[in-house]
Amino acid sequence: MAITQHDCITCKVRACSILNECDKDTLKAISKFKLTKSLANGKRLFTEGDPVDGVYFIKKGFLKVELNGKEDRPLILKIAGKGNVLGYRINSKHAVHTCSATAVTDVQYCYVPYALFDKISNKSTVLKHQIINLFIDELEMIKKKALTLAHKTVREKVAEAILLLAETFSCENEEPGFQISFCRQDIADLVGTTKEQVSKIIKDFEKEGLIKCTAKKFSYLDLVSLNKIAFFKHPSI
Amino acid sequence: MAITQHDCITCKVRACSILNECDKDTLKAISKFKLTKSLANGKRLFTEGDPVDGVYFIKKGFLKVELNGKEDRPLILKIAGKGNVLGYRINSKHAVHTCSATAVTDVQYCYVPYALFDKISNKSTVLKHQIINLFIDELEMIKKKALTLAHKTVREKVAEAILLLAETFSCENEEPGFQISFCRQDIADLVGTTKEQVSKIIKDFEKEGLIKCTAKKFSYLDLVSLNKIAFFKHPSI
DNA sequence: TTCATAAAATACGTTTTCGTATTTTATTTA
DNA sequence: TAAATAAAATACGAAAACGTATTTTATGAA
Repeated sequence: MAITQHDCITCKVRACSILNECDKDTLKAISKFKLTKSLANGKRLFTEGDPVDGVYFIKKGFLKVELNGKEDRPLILKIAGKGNVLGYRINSKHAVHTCSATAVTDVQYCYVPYALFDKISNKSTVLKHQIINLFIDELEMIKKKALTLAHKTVREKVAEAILLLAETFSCENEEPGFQISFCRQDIADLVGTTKEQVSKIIKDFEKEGLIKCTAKKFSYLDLVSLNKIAFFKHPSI
Repeated sequence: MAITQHDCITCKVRACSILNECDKDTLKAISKFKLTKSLANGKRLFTEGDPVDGVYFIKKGFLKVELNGKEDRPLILKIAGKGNVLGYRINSKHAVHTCSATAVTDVQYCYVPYALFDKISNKSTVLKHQIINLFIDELEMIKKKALTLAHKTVREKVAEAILLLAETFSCENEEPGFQISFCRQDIADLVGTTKEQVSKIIKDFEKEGLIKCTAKKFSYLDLVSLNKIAFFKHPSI
């Protein structure tokens, strides 16, 4: 599946990734060893339980990163897109993936086998720190997620999810409005509810004039009101 | 509040802490700078938002580690006890506590100011790795927690909580049965529900013969059945 | 464009969870 | 030990969330 090789130094996506801070030697080393690959919509990049074999730098498209546990129902932890890194690990305690990543659009990414990436990051203090910071960010993110899951109503969680989707999918083009590559079930898996609830609440929001949408196309969001619903228990006024 | 100084090398609690793997020089350095302190039941060790000022090694007693967010309702993430470490940090991105720790019994602990601990851990690769591993463990723990909060029923979550409480509080003495230092509200904050629900479900379990308890004293647990309820959707047989 | 298929919307009865109010039981203090 | 206070148990109506069934709309293949 290898496509043409590109150079990290001139990579348009580098600026929004952890490689932004790295020196040229590190970038050269990564350029040398990385493989440019693609993944079709719906395909798995890796699955919970798989050995961590390498680092993935997402260049284009989106993936849902989800937790499965034993059950059939997934919980989507985050949406990875341009500039995000997946499959990073700090040490051998991370030998195995603890979540799965599935493409929700066609995806382009660069891949560095872990044995090589490890050597490179061991030589670059900056890169090592960036990876540790990814962990810290992930920990904070999931703490907030846990709090949301524990205490918010489904309505509040759906409002929060819509705001996340807007943030994620509206940066692609400059037009007002955006198109999500998430179905209702995906949104449900993001907030821990059912697709019927998501449908119902999205329609409620429409009736209240807070959003305008048909299925996956959103043409208007009342960001202020949605934020109030998602993040403040007692809406002032 | 400083009590008599003790030595890490002879410390009875060391074996169940991250200091178990450390060399003598590291232990000597910590012994030299640590302060032995105590904290009364109900008091805060630190609060979400406080600057991280030092590392806490719990020697005796228990604390609830909780997340608050903006709201009044806390979410208890874990119970810290003998051998656990709190307030560790990897780098300056961790300048601020992201949870609070409150004693649920009288607590004894050792304290090392962060400036000193940082110097010591920078000299000890082993200690540094142990701290990173604490992070990895914390991340895994909270991922499981998120999944639980998202998908399990209150009944399943209370069963899980009782198993956690048993594990936490029954190691103290060898007798059958155990006494929890958690009130119904604490259990509710552990699973994201209300104290009334916890009371009701605990009574249900009693009626079903799965547990025997009065308020905080548990004299019998049917571990097999509770595990089935907590961890398996479709009870086999 | 039309048909087939999948996704979304919708309605509605059932179940779960919540929250208030009250009683009972523990625990603490005088 | 008794009284005062806090915690737990209990009951129950209200609200939220779920899940099934059906209709409508969107999407993709022929």
